[in-house]
Amino acid sequence: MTPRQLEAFVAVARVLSFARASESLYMSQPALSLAIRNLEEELGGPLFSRTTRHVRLTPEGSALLPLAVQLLADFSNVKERLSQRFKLQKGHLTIAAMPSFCASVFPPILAVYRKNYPGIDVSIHDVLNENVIGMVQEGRVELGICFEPIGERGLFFEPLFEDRFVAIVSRDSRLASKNAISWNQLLHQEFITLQRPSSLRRLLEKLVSEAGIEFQVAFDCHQLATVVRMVAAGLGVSAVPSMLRDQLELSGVHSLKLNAPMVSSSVGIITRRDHQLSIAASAMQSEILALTKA
Amino acid sequence: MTPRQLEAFVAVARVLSFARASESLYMSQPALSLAIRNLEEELGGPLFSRTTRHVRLTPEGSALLPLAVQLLADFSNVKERLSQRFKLQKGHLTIAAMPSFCASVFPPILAVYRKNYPGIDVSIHDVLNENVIGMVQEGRVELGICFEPIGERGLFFEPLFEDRFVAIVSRDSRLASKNAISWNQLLHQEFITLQRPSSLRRLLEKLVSEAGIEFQVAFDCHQLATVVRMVAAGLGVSAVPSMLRDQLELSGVHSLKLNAPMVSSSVGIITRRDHQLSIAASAMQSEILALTKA
DNA sequence: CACACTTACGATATTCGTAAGGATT
DNA sequence: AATCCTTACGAATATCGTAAGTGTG
Repeated sequence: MTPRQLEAFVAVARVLSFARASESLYMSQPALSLAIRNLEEELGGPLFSRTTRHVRLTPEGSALLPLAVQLLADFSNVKERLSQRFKLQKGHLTIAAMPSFCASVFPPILAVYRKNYPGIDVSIHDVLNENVIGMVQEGRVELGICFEPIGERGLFFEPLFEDRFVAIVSRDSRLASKNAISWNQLLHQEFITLQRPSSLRRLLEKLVSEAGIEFQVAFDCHQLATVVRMVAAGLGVSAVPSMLRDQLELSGVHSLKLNAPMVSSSVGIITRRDHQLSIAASAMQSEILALTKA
Repeated sequence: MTPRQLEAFVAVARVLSFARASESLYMSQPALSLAIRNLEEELGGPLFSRTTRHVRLTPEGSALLPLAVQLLADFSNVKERLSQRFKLQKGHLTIAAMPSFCASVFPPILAVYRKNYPGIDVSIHDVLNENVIGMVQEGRVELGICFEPIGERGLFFEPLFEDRFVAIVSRDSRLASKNAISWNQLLHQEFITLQRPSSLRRLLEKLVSEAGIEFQVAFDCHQLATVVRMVAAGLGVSAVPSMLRDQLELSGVHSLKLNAPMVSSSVGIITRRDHQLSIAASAMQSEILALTKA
C-alpha cells in the first residue's frame, strides 16, 4: 500500500471514473486500473463496484476514503515540514552567549540572521561565561559564545576576535582627554568592577596578576551597567571588554586604549565536538563569523 | 517518500547502524544505503551524519523520527482495519426487521451469525413493516426484512418464506382440540387483534376483505404480546403470523391451521437495487437465506 | 455503435543484490 | 587487520503506456 496507490484510490473515489481520474493523476487509464487492482488485492477485497458503466464505492471503499485522505495529508505534512527545515524555512535554534556579547555585537547579527531566515525561531540564553560552556556541554544549546575555554574536552572553539580590556573613565576626569593609558595609571585610580563570581572579574584578576600588577577594588557590584553608571558619576574608573565600546560612548563614559601589557582574551563560538549542528545552527555560525571577522 | 523508505529510516535510526538495520529489513546493506540516500535527496538534506564509524541522527533526522513512527503506525492501522473489514473480522451491520420476525425466527439466526463473525457489530431496528421499507430506501440500513413491498421502485426483494395466518385460541376453548379451522369459524368468535396503524391489521383486513369474509373486532390493542395474553385468558381468538407459532405454544395459547382461503404473504429480504452490500451484510443475507429455507 | 473499464504485452524506471572501494578504529 | 558505509554495475521487480478485448447503454 503506497501513497501513490492511495492517491489513485482517492482520485477515483472523488470523480467515480477511472478515465477522468487517470488524467488528474497524469497516468494512463489502464495503469490506474492496475494500481487500484493491486491495492484491492493487498487489502483483501474490492473498493469499487464496477459495472463497466458505473463506478461506485463499496462500503469498504467508503470506509477507506476518509482514512486515505487523512493519511495522505499526514504524509504530505511531514514531507513539507522536513523540506522546510532543510530549506531553513522553519526551525528552531538555541544559543547561549555571554552578556557582554549579547549587549553589543550580537543584536545586529541577529537582525541579519532573522532577515535571512525569518522562519527560524531563536532562543537566546544570555548567561554567565561559565554557564555558556555548561549549556553547550549538556546539549541544552547548540551554539555558545564565550571566551576560549581552557581544558574543556569535547568542545570545539572557533575564534572570532580578540577582546582586549579597555579603560573607562568619567568624561569629567582629567584622563578623558587621553587616547591611551597604562594599566599602572588606571589602577592607581579608584577602581570599580564586578564581584567575584563573574568571569570578567576572574579574568581581570588572572591577567593582571600574571602581568605582575597590583590593584585594589574600591567598589564592586553585580551588573556591568551599574559599574558604567558609577564611572560616569565620577566615582572611579574601570576596565571592561572592548566589544562594549560602542555602548560605552552612549553611556556617558570615555573609553581609552590600554597600553602594554596587552591584556586580551579570545572570544569565539563553542560547539560540541561530537554533535552535528542543525542547518539553522550552522547558518548562524556562518553569519556570526562573517559579521565579526569583517 | 514511500513507507518502505520510512521503515528503513526508522530501522537505521533505532539501531544507529546500517548493517544491523539491513538485517531486520531483510535487504542488503547497500540497498539500504541507497534507500536512505533517496529519502534524503527527496527531503532536501541529510538525516544521518555518517563518519564511516559512527552513524548519528542529524537534528533534522531527530525531528523526522517521531513523525515517521507515527506515520507508519497510522499506515499500518488503516491497512489492518481495512483487511479486517474484508475478512469480516471487524465491521458494522445495520438491519431493519419487522417485530414478528425479530420475535421469532431472527434470534437464532443472529446467534449463528454472531458465532461465525464475532467482530461484526449488528444494529437491529425492530420497527413496523412500513418503516422497514423506508429505512432501506433512505439507506439508513443495508438490509430489511418485511413483507413483499408492492410497487416500491429501487428495491430488490429476496423471498424467504410464505407467512400464513394461523388462528390462536385459548387452551380452554372448545376449538383447542382441533388442528384446523376455517376463517368463518374463527371470525364468529370474539376477535382480538392489533390497532390500525399496524401492518398486521391492515394486511388482515385487506386479505379478509378480498376473500369476501366479514369480521368484527371485539378488542384491539398495540402490542401483539397483549393480544396473545388476552387470547390465553379466554377473551377471544385471533389470527397471527405463522412464524410466531413456536412462541405461541409457550404463551399458553393453542394455534390452529386456517383452511382456505389461504391468506398468506411473502416475507423476504429487501435491499437497495443500486447499492452494493457490504460483505458483512451479504454474509448476513446468506445466513438468513440458509437458515430460513431449510 | 460508442463509451468505459479490463486484459495483454512490451518498454521504462525503480529497487535490489553482489562485488569493489574508502575510511576509521 | 577488521569493520562499516559508499559506490558501481548487473539483475529482478514493479510500474507505466499502447493496443486489443469485453460488456453495457
